[in-house]
Amino acid sequence: MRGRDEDVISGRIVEVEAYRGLEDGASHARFGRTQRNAVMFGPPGIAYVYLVYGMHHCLNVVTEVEGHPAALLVRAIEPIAGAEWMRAARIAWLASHAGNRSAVAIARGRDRLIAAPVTQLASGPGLICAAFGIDARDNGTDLCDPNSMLRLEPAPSEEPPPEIACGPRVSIGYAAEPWLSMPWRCWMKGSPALSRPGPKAAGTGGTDSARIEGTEPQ
DNA sequence: AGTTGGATGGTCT
DNA sequence: GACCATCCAACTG
Repeated sequence: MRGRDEDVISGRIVEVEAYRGLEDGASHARFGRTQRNAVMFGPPGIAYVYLVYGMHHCLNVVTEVEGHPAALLVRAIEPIAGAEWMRAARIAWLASHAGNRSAVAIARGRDRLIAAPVTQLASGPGLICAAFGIDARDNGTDLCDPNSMLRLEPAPSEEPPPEIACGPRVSIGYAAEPWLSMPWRCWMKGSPALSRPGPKAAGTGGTDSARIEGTEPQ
C-alpha cells in the first residue's frame, strides 16, 4: 500500500520468496554484511530495495530479528486500488527506459500495456516497483509504520485464509544445493496475478508442490 | 508455447 | 571484469 487516503494505491501480495540466513546460498547475505544488504541485518518490518540487471528494482520485507539476515522478496501483487495509476506508472517506466528500441516497438509495448488486464500490472518483482513507483529511496522504510508512504497492512479479518502452494525459488541458478531446491517460493493458489503460471498443467494433481513444514530453528 | 538475446548499471567472490 | 532475486521483443515450431 502506498500513498494517502483517496490517493492510495494498494494491492494484495500473492507471491513471495524467502531468503534466510548467512548459509542460504541464494541470499544477498551469503557473503556477509555489505553496504547493499545492510538492512537485511537490521530489525524486521523494514523495506530492503535493490536494483537488479541495471534497470529493475525489487522490494523485500526484512523478516527476522536484528543480526539474523532474512527477507521476503515480494514477487507479485494483485492490485486493489489505484490500478490505473499503476498502469500510467508502468507506461512512464517504459518510456523512460526506451533505450535504443525503435519507435514502433515502443508504441507496441505501450499499446500492450494499455490493453493489459489489471492483474498483470504488478505480476512480477520488477513490475511491482514500476507500478508502485518504488526505488532505492524506499530502502530502509518502516513498512509497519502506518505513517509510512509505503507500508504493509494485514488482510481484512473476514477474509478466509488463502490456499498457499510452495515451490523452488526462481532465477537463483548460481546457488548450490540444497538452497537451489528449497521450496521457499510461496504463492496464493489460483491467483491470476502470479509472476508465472502455477505449477505446470495443474490439471488434476494436488501434490504438485511441496508445503513448508518447518525450517531450521534459528 | 517455448526459446533466445539485448538492455543496463550496481555490486563483489 | 563477471555476474545479476528481470522483463520484453523477436524469433522458431
